[in-house]
Amino acid sequence: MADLSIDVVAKAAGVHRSTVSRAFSRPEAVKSETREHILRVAEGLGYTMSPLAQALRRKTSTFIPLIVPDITNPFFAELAKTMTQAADERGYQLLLCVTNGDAAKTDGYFTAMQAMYAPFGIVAPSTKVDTDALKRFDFGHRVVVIDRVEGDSSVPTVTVDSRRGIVLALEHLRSLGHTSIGYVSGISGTHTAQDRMDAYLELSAEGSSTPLVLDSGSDPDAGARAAKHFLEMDNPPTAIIAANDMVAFAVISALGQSGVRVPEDVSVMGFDGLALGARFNPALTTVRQPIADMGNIAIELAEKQNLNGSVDHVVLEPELLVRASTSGPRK
Amino acid sequence: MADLSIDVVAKAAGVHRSTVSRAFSRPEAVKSETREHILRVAEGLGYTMSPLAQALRRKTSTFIPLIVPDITNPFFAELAKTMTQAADERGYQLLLCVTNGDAAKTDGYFTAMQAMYAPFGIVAPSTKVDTDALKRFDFGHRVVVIDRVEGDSSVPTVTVDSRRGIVLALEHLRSLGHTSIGYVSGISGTHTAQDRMDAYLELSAEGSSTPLVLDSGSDPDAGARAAKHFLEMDNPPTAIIAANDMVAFAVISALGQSGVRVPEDVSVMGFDGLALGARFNPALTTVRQPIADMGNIAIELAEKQNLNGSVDHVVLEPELLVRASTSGPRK
DNA sequence: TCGATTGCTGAGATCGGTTGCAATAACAGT
DNA sequence: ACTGTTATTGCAACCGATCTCAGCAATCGA
Repeated sequence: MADLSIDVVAKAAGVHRSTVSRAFSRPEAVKSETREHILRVAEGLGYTMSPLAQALRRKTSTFIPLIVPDITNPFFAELAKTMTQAADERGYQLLLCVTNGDAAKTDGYFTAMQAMYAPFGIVAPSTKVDTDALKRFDFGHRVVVIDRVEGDSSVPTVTVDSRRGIVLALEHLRSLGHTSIGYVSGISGTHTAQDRMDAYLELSAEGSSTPLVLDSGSDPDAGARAAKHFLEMDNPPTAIIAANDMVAFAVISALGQSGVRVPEDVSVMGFDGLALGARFNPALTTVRQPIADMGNIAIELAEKQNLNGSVDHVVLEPELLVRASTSGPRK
Repeated sequence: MADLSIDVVAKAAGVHRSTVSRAFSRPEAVKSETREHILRVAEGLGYTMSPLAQALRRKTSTFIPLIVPDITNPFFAELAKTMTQAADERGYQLLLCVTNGDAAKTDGYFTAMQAMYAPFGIVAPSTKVDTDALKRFDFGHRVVVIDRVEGDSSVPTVTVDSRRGIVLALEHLRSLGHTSIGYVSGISGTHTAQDRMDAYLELSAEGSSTPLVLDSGSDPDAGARAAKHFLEMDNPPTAIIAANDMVAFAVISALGQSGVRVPEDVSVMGFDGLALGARFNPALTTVRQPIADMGNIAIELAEKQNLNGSVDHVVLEPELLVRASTSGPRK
């Protein structure tokens, strides 16, 4: 049971270790009876190849790092979940790396990923991706980013159409009769967040209602501040769009603390479509991002790029998810 | 920039590769000037040692797997977060492995961890830990479990005193004037969950109130079912203890959907102390588990065991966290 | 001054695989 | 029967470190 090396198997099967190696990694290169015999012997011994040794020699591994800023944020958690699945369906092993927003740590993961011969990596940023940081590593082009990347289309990306999402949210609220719709940005820093905000500003103006940003901070307290701001207004909006579900939760919670009811007193929408939203009080109306698809596509893009060098930028469609946190405005 | 091996550095520094190796791994074994020179050269070249090669040769690595059933569950997410921190403070690299409750996958991670020469691993189970499964691997004793392990004290564990937690919850509710207190088990399967339930049953009876289990399922819908059950009762309890925060969320959400207010109509408590609870509506009163401590201690235990073979079982104290979801019973 | 320590560095085997190349076997065509 | 392929397998170098053993110089005690 201890110390199963390829040589042990080779001896047991009466062949050379290179044959054993081939039996596993290049099955067509070894006579089928031999191969089956070897596999049987290996099986009997409970042998598995050392991914370490393999990676070392091949100079490529199946470890693929997923770099996220904060696993505590359900968006990234859900992403991680679906990507783990997607990864090992394709024979990869996902290495979840959390940076806690520490750029230095991101760098560390990059070098680690290089050292581990990762074929590529996936980055879900919390801050605008620094192109130079990516370039600094010679695998710079083997990273897929789940966000836009400013002024550089050489790295593949997969994103959700932020503007479209905001359109959906606005349409929903307007169809409910809302004309005064506020926005709270909450987490900022990514291009995606920026895009949502910009879309809100622009579309809001087009819709002839004046944009009203309740808070544009990027810390966990943004929701509370937005609520405070809301309460102090003479003429508060009848609906609020939050930049993401977590912020929406915080807003609703803070509002509730002051006796403001959702959706009776004010409608609140999120953006993300977290599973958690269905279990919030009230269940959150939101714009759903196809998180599972994002994971799958990210891996596909990476593979494709590895294969033929193509760099794609996939933009996914968001979807409206109406639950209980929105209703017609109070008369 | 490409292909930095130890030999390259050695040549550049004009020494043998074994000296370079020592300069990094056993600094005291090389003359300080030589060492500094080597380090400087390495630095200049941007060289880092290959963790793969190191692990292969040393037969021990710094990869430490944290095996969790579901990263989407904030409890595990928070655990993962603090453990990542704890891990790399000590020079380890945490490998987050999610099983999605698939036992086969757990086995897979075990063999992987063996193959990667992980010095030890941490398991946060979703089901009662199968001692045999642990034993099947010869590193069975180098796993720390974040749950009790039935009938086998040979594997180190770190847990929170479930009974004490339930006592805190019960005391809190009783001091508020509640006499009829229900329980919803929600996620079951772990010994910890079992312990909480048992404690509730026992202590509830002692307190002369009849135990009232609203639901004992283990799926995500337990909360909804419990709420339904609650609504159908002629004489519903005035307070509910949920086995964990997530279930509490679900209960409150489902209750809210039917117009039942928390805490006005019924008080609800959780168990976990998730950060999320503070942003729930209403902010959740709960029994806090010292998640960060659990992470740190788990690693400490593992290291200690690796060192001197000691097997410890640490039981941590939970703490009452009063927020807004509990109040006196409705008259 | 000389043998014995001690300190530092180099050689080379080794960890567990992979892979280009050579060798042998098997098979086909003539 | 003989030569040219083609299918299989063995050989041995190599991936990037670690580590034991040896060699050599400097230091020490007598």
